[in-house]
Amino acid sequence: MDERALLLLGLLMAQSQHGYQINEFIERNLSRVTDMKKSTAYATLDRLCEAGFVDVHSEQEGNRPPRKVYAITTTGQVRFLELLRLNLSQTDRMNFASDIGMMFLDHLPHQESLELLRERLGLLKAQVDVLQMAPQHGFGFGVDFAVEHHLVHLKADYEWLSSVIHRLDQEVQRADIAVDPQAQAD
Amino acid sequence: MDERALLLLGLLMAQSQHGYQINEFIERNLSRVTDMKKSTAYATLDRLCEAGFVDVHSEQEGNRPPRKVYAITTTGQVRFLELLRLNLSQTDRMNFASDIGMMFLDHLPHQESLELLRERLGLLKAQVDVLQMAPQHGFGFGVDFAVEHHLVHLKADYEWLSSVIHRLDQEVQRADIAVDPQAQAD
DNA sequence: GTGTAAATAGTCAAGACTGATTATACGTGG
DNA sequence: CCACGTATAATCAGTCTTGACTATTTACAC
Repeated sequence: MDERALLLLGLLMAQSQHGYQINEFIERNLSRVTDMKKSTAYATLDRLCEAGFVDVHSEQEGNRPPRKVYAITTTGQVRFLELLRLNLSQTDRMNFASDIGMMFLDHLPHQESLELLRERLGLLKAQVDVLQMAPQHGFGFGVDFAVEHHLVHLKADYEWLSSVIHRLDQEVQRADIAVDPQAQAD
Repeated sequence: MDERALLLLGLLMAQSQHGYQINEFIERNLSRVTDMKKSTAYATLDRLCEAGFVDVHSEQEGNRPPRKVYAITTTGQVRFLELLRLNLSQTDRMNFASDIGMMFLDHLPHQESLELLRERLGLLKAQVDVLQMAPQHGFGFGVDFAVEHHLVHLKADYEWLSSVIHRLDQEVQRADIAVDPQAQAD
């Protein structure tokens, strides 16, 4: 994917780094921004090398195993700006796995669907809370935008799911009343 | 991915179908819910067969090329419910490609960033409009939830991006004033 | 001095996904 | 009757992604 390359080139714009360093940074600081795994990073760096956007050279420090140090090339810097412009001007494709499940809601008893969705709502709430607590670290001001962005979507999702649950709940109650009109009298 | 399997099993729950039929349905009616491509569907169906969740048999109609008809098995139905429960109780992982770009905003002149983001805002608006016009077709009531879900996120994204642009704009103006204090006097 | 946990630095086979391509049948305008 | 577009029905090579695995070094308690 292009955004993988953009991310790696961007990190190398700041300074040349070895693989472990890059992956550490991603794991520690960018887990909210990307889900790229270590092996993917290495593979993508390899591709960027082949394409001439990045240079590699081995370095050895003391007795440590030798490390590959990656540095962005001039062509790489041009490519970086190209990818950045593309990224900024394009919208995200938004596909939610959960929509697939929603399509088949009717295959479960409404009561059970409701329980499952409430479980999901709880998870969502937990995620919102974690993000809201998270300090604005501000490695560069753009990361904070990313966190804010994430939070906006989490909250929107939370609100929407709440409303879905509410509507389903009402439907269940209407159905109960239809089946057992005595319940209405209570 | 699990949601690919869930989708295919779900479609087969309604009726046995041949590959083309399935892919047609997905392309025509579910483009907002999934981005799964034809080849992926065929590959996933193969895997489901190997796992015993789906049966295949060839059928020939007239002179047409023979088609493979896929039918869900009893084990498949169990699996479907399993995947459905999982899907409903889990939250979506939300990673936005555009967050990568946001991180590197500072690598472009603010004016240019703003232009690019405004372009994106326009695309987003167009998507919102299309979805809002879209008729509630109601192949099963869950698809409408999915469309609603999508719309909620698009709108949230639109609002957020507007606010980002607004804040960046103010920053640019402050910077201009700092550079050229005469502008303030106007 | 030694067991062991964590940090360092990656590789690789296997699986998932897609764009491009193949091949036949059908309808229909000229 | 025949050329050509569209519908039908997939396959496959190539790319992307990742989980599992390998190996060494350092730190620190015991």
